[in-house]
Amino acid sequence: MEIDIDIEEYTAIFKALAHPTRLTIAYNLMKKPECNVNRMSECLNIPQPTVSQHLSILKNAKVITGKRCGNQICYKVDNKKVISILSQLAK
Amino acid sequence: MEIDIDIEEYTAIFKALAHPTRLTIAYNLMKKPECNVNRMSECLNIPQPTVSQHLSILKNAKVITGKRCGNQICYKVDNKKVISILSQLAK
DNA sequence: TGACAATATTCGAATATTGTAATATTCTCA
DNA sequence: TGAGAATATTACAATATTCGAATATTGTCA
Repeated sequence: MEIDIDIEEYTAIFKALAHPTRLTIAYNLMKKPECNVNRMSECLNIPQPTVSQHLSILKNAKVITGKRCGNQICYKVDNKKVISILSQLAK
Repeated sequence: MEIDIDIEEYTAIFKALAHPTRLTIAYNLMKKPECNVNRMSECLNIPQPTVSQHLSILKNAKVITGKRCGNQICYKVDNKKVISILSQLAK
């Protein structure tokens, strides 16, 4: 019964995605990359610090990355494995 | 920014899979269905009651189902969405 | 029926996660 | 430089999860 995937790696990914707010953020970022924090906060109607905390969890799990674009920080899903998982969901 | 997937449904799935033991069980069951509890307990070297608890969580999340086969209960992954997610992992 | 094998449930302590509020940091640009 | 916008961090109470131990339940078959 050999296992051919990295269980710890995927456990971390699933854990990061196992929250409605974070899954929504990640899924939306996959479909439409480059979104800043305030915009997410407004769209989701969730306080900005709470959004930042969830983004931090997603970043630590290597699900997303952020880069500064002038005034703000633009996030996107930057993980092939995550993209292939999220892409499955709408099928 | 319309969302076209059922966030709650997938959150429940990811939450169920977001544990090393449960992910291992689900992944193995997908690759080789029909495994009973004691066998899992032995293969994983995890106490039987603990395995049962994890199976219960996977069942509640509709990830697996179990049916009695004579003396024992055989579990398998019985959820198309979960199968399509788990199938991605080895790619 | 009764013994045994297989599986499930309950409980409690330890740990982790969550949301909110308050505050801090970082960057831009006038 | 300094004000303001954007983002991040901290602290804490409430809630949820985890594991192990003890025990209970369920089904089979002699």
